[in-house]
Amino acid sequence: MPTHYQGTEGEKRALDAFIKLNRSVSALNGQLLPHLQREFSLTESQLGVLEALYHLGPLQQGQLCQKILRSGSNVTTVVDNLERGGLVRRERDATDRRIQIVQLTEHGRKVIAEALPVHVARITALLGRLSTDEQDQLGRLCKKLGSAEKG
Amino acid sequence: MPTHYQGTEGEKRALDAFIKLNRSVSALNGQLLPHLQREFSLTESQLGVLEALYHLGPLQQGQLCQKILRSGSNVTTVVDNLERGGLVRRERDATDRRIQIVQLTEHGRKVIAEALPVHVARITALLGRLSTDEQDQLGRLCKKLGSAEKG
DNA sequence: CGAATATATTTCGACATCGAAACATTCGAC
DNA sequence: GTCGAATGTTTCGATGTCGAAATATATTCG
Repeated sequence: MPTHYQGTEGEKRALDAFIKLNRSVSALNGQLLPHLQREFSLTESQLGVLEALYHLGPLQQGQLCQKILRSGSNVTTVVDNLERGGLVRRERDATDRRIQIVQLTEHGRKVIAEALPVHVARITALLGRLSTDEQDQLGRLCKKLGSAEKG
Repeated sequence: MPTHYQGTEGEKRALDAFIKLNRSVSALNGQLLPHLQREFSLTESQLGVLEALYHLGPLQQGQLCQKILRSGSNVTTVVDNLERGGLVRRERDATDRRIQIVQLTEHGRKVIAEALPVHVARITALLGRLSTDEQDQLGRLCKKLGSAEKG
């Protein structure tokens, strides 16, 4: 997978790492998400929302935005779809009626409780291509890289 | 950014690396793609297509699928949009009329020739948070991780 | 040749995603 | 208390993304 880009050494090195980083994520998701869809009819975003609610309890939509790192309009859409499927419920905050509080339904709780261990086991299996040291190393590098100070 | 997941040590380690990997890609793209959109009116996929055509010359849509790692129906959509914007042109292969050959227009060539160096410079700047050794290390780990043998 | 099969692309329906604009509600200043 | 700014959410329009089904063309084999 050559880079094709004629640039400085520094650019070639950075671009090479960047491409491999992106491809690794694509490859992992390509092996995870179809399972999630077929077995639990869940998308990645839906899993993210359910997981946040499962571990943190009812949340405002704005809080969900921060948790899953998506825009407000996107959270509206994802929660719409989850609500239609009966996995979550929306409720207006009594004291501040601008706020929508989202919480799991019983069905939603059952689904995420069942899906999560399976999903995590699959992730663990895929990450098993790296040694434990390498996994730690990768986490460290990604964390350093992702700490956005604005560019 | 705690993991919240109660699992084995191996699961916690894998999940932690996985989450940081995903977030780093989100963070980088979050700093790259808005620029690309504002300055050149290009999406990530459009850039991928234009770059492939720029470096490899005219390609069949099926070949584009492999280059940008997306489904056939997606490539149809992305090429539709590029064609509508006058950046690429489609042409039926003369000997096998099932095949669509996609190539840059003069305008498309100008746009990608201008956008690519700017984009690469930005990537290089962002990757500069890591030393050159760390960039190589990251590339190596991601490559190993992404080498999908089917899961 | 002609039918079955294979290959390349498009269409369709669903979901994700963003930013901008609209809307609803609350808060702050006067 | 009311009006304007701030905050939380939704709507809208555009693009991306997938898989399944449809379509178009080519190939193979009897």
